[in-house]
Amino acid sequence: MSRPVDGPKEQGGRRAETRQRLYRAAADLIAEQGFAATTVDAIAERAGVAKGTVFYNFGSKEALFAGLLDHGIERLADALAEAARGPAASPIAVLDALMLAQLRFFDEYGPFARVLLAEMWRAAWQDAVLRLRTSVLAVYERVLADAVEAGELRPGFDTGTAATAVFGMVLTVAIERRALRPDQPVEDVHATLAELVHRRISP
Amino acid sequence: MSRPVDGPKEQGGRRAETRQRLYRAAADLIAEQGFAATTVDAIAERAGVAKGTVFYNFGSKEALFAGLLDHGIERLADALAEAARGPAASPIAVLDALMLAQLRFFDEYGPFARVLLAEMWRAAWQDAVLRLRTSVLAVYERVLADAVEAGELRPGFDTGTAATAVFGMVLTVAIERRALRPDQPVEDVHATLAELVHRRISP
DNA sequence: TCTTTTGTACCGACTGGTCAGTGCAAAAGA
DNA sequence: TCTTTTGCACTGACCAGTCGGTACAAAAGA
Repeated sequence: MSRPVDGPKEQGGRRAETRQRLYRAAADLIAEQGFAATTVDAIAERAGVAKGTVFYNFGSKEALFAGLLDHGIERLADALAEAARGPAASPIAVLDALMLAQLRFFDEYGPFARVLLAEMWRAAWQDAVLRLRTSVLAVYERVLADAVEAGELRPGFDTGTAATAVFGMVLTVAIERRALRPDQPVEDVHATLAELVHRRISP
Repeated sequence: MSRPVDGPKEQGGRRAETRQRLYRAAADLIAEQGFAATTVDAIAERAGVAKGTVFYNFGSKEALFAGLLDHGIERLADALAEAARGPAASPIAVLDALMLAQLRFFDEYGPFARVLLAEMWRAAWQDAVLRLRTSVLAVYERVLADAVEAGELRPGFDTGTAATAVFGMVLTVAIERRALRPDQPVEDVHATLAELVHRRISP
């Protein structure tokens, strides 16, 4: 009778596992077809779950998707924050580490990368986008500001635009690599990007 | 009776104008809602055209969209090719000019930029993506190869990955600027990107 | 201990609405 | 005349969301 329709809570329970399965199925299908073209029936089937279960757990197709975005963004933010915490010689070295971490994250969760790229600018998911800006792009922006502070970039450098630029660059390349060059090591791609943004010319 | 359903041909005719209107309407709506969520009725209404006219001209919703992608990619390729033709001191200066041209193009055709970003990796539009790679990314790749040739980049530098990286970077930033900072001059954004990719530190 | 109740999670047939595409006769260019 | 566009009714497939019901475990009687 009382349909829960609440946000994610516990980690190991039965519901939590069902939700994980639904997230994965939804990410896979939406990456291929887009949100609107992906049916709830298809998501349920891929997750090995009845259609009703989707609505029992999330209340609506939109809510499922919003949950998926939040979930992915949180994990990405964690991955970047951890990379930023590591030891580094300079802000630019931290920037390097961030790009590698983002590349690895999207390499592992490729479908999510595509979903993010495709839906990022839709007005419907403003909340998620805001979270992306405050929890992911902010990490890039901070390290760029540090670089300005350290004299590695000109004072007055637009760290906000640059943060978006780097994030978008890595996102695009990560997707392209998975789609077109799956055999190329992530480290090679990272080396190219690192060289692009700060000309670390290694022989 | 005999529905034409052919590709774009002439430029100034009556049909051509109808198609232009449909392209613009479709780009606007699909940028906001995505392909699947945008109805043919809505496109026709926004274009100020009867629904039947859409099918008379394009045969199907998918064909209309494919035409839109082709049309936009062709114009983008032209814009970049022209920018690459201009006088330039060095390959890196040409790269600069390309980024500015891309930025300006997407600034003018913002909805198309979003459509491209969102649908670029969908398997359904493989043809268009291929055309993007051979006619747009190739321009970037060529100038990067020239830079390697000129000793401005290390021999063995992965120009293919770098081309995608720069293209994706500019695309992302162009969309972000239109959505979040419409007042910021395109030239400022370009300066930031230029500084990012080749550290032209101007005071 | 055995029975009954309660709450949670899930199931899947069904419904009401939506939408791509059709058919056609008439009007408007050119 | 021949092409293009209009207006509009129609269809058939598809799909989000609903709802009555099942399964099961844990708690509450008795």
